[in-house]
Amino acid sequence: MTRKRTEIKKIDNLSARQVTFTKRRRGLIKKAHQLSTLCDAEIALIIFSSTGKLFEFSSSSTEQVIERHINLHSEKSLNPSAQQQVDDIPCALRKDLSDRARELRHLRGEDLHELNLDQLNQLEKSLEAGLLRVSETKAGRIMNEISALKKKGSTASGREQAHENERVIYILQMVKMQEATRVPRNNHLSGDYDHSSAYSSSNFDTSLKLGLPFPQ
Amino acid sequence: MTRKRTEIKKIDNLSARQVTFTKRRRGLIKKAHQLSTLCDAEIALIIFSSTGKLFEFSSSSTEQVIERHINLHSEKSLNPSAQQQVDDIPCALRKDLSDRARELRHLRGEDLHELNLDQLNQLEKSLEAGLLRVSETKAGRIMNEISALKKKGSTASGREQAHENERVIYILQMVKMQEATRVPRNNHLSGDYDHSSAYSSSNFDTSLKLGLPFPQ
DNA sequence: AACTATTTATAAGA
DNA sequence: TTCTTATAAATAGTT
Repeated sequence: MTRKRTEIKKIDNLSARQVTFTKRRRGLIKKAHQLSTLCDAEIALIIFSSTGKLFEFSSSSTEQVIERHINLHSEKSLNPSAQQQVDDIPCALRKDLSDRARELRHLRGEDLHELNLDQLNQLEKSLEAGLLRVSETKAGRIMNEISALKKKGSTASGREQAHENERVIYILQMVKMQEATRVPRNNHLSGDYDHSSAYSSSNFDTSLKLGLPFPQ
Repeated sequence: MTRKRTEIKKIDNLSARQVTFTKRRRGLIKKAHQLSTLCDAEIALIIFSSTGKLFEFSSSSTEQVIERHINLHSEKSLNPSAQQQVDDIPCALRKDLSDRARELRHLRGEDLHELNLDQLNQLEKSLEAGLLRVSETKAGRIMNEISALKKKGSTASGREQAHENERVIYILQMVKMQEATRVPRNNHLSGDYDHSSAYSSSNFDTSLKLGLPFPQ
């Protein structure tokens, strides 16, 4: 922030980055200390350099602040019976629990104000990846059901066929739901799942392929 | 740090302390963000005001950084030790923990074979709802940034404008990311979020509306 | 919540 | 690295 206005993005040059890291780390810790003193705040600041080295500042003790932080979060959204027992739980486990609760809330789109823009982007990507896998699995499941029905349908007869028909109706509903829901997703996913397009619902006409008596 | 040199000791006057807390807290979080970005550091900053209110910043997630910190310090590495202790944990809580873990796995698209078709459908809906909220929040955030810039941009001049320009570039990058990611979603969601389409990225040309010197 | 006079932080250069 | 210095950024006191 001097000689030239600094753009806030990763510094490419390694040594420049190290120098800046040292200077700003000191500045940040100084500021944290000042804030805690001036305003009687309890602060923990944990910094891992890109090389993995730890720097920290805390007004009291980092562990104490962490504990307080964890307690605050974990008391949200436990089921009632678990709530009573929460004091007996080891710290580590309690943290585990609150971690998961928080992640779940974010994945449901709750408490998004806790996240900055970058984190929102990450979350969005994660959701899209999950959604793609689920859609894909669903499609695959439906395909399997259809294959099974097709095979069975040709051998089954009489009373059995009636049961099968109901099953078929169910599957058809699912297929319909799948078609209604599905959105084009042809991009930005790491190769692993690219074959999903093979299931693209528009590519198969269920009733025809099944050769069923009621093409609805 | 202005008008008069500030002595670093607790501010006696309550309202002055609160004002300073707000100002410096913002400054501190900003600096923490800058350091994490510029130097690719992983940072968690936890602040409890004297009234007990929590403020935090983290480059990734506070929990993640805390976990890393704990692992480094004590051998209380979470999952290993949590694993050992798991037998001592009351049944209800253990169930809570595993339920959440399972739900998380499913939301990530893992272990979907455990689910039947109905459950897959539910999961898919849940993911889509979450995704929509996230996208919406992201869009809203970006819109706010743009409004702020627009407002500021119209009054700012000369040197100030130069600062704004870089901020604008950041926002434009986000908008671009948003556009790249966004997929048409015009259906099947319970009214609450239908206004999201108002943010539809194709509907606004940022550079034009901002009236900036460089419509890049 | 805005403004501005200063102090503080710091990027670049030595 | 450390020191220096020009300038950007933060902010205390004020309105």
